[in-house]
Amino acid sequence: MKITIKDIAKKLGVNASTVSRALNGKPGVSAQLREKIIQLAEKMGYLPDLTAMGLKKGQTKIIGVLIPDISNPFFAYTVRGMEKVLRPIGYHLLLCSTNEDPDQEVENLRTLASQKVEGILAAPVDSGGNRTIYKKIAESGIPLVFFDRIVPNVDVSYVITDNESGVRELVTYLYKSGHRTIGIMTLRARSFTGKERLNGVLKACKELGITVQNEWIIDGESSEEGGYRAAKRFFSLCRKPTALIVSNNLMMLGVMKVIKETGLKVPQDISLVSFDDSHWNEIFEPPITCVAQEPEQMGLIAATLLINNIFHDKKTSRTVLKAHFIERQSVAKI
Amino acid sequence: MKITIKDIAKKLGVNASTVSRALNGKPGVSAQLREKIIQLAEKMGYLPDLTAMGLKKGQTKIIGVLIPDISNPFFAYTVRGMEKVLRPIGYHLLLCSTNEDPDQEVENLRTLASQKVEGILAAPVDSGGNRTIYKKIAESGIPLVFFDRIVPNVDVSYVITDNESGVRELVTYLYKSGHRTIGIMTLRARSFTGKERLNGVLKACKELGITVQNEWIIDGESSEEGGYRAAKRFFSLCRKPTALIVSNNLMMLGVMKVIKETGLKVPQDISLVSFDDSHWNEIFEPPITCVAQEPEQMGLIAATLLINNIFHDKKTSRTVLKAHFIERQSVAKI
DNA sequence: TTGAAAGCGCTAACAG
DNA sequence: CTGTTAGCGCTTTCAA
Repeated sequence: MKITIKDIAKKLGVNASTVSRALNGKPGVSAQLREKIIQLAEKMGYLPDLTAMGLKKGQTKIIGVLIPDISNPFFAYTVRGMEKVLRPIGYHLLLCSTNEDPDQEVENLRTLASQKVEGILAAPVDSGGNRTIYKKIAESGIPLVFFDRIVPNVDVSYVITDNESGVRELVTYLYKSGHRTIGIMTLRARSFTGKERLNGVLKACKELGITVQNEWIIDGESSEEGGYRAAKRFFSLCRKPTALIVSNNLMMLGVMKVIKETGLKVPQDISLVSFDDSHWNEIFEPPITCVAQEPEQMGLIAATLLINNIFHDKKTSRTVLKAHFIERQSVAKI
Repeated sequence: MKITIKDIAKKLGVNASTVSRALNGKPGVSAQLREKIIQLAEKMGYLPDLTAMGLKKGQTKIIGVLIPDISNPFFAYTVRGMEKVLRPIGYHLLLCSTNEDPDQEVENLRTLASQKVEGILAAPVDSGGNRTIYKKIAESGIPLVFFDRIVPNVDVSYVITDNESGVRELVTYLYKSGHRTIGIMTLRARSFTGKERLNGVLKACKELGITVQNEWIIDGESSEEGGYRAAKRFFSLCRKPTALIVSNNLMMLGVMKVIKETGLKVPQDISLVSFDDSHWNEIFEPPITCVAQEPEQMGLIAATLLINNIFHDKKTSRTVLKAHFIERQSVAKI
């Protein structure tokens, strides 16, 4: 049994519009009547119907957030950053996870648009085929901001990490530690961040004269399981590099498991560094040297960008965050 | 500029209701006209307005999910389980995180109800004061299912883990390993799971004649930071038990950090077990013995329960999952 | 200060 | 097979 504005109007012998005004703090209701209305609404357990309000006013106070993987702590912290700016100004977050699946991405995006969200924060699935849907969203006038990843040629605001300079720090550090052969575990081949990180490593290695054999470039499929499988293959190679760069936190977890299983010693048997920090980087023995992103900061900025888009100009703005280097003990000095 | 059903009706010189029928696959439209309508809708980039549909039909195909902490992997996996049953039947998830804050909980619940979600899956904030709001929700006719935690005296379906038998396994294992003094790091004092786990430990210890001094019961505040602080205090105690039970995964992380910092050896200096498994339990040296819950399973069941509530009877059903014991190497045989 | 009426976009019952 | 009409719950003119 839902209570509507009419029910409470009838009970008080007034008109629905009066109730509406009273409840919304609009002028034009006597103080005492307003008080009575508010009291009764409270007592009857009235809850406004946002679908009706959304329909009438065309706004819902809801921001859609599209994340690829809810179980990756990175995105959890991003969301936390978003909440920090959005919640205080009365917005709610509608989280959708795509599980890196383009179909789910499209479906979620459609739902969000259909839901009349007032804006969308998206970390697009790294597959390439989603340009059209994002273009459509952008054209339909729904403010859109990308975070962590972008879709090339879609002209919206975004905030990402400087992947190339991040991996460059990693490579340089390995170089200075005496490493001249490096392997890299990559994200899924089509992934935006994956390409950036791989190319960054390759470029830096070339400049420094570091050898990266083809068989040392292994696909960890962005996931723990993929990282596990790739690490298995990698460690059974007969000619191995002295160091391995792992392109994200989840895959590092897979690598760690293989290392524990096989009894390998880090950094004696292999030096390890990763893109992304994580709890397990700190906990592992030895703790893992890495470049860390700042997910909460990223979420904060993304939300701010979106708010700007909603309230002010529609100019697109691009923010590139620096990853910062954290030295721990997973790299051998040669 | 949004496209409505009318726009496309006008363009084709037909009536809006015809367009509606065509788009929804309802009978009563000639095949060719339907085809034409669908084509045009596609071409014009028509997106149905769910707020309008929701208003008209009174249903939104949205399930609200309330989780206390999005950065806890436990809940991430729960959500994954929910998605597995809900997505295939056309439901979308509206995730809200309460951050263990009762105010945010109330606010989120109101929004969900106002949004006309068709059901709510909630892991209530462990504070006690939320009974009224949940009662209101339940009475308002919105199907509601609790998972992981419950609110006492609110009569709705739920799925939780058998905390008491879980900790009993832990205590028994410690006992068999020769431990006669045990400490416990508890969740926040008011928390449902926290109480259950603490009481379970105390009860089992009493039965077995294990000593638990008051100063060995330390509050880890459910979080990593809290666990860190509590562990600091604990390890500086002059009389310590031989084993410590940590009541959840996040606090264990804090404990691990203290152990790394202080150079303590597990299990030589202290034996460690935890409620909840986690990635870091496996990665730590030595790997941590624990009882593991099955979050994905829990999410699956919760969603199924909710679906039953929505479509069939309104009978409440209670499911209690067993935690399963995982032996690793963090406990010394004395 | 309050009421009456129109309408947001859509669907469903009823006509034709 | 297609059109007309009414109405979901709310806000917002316009009148009174």
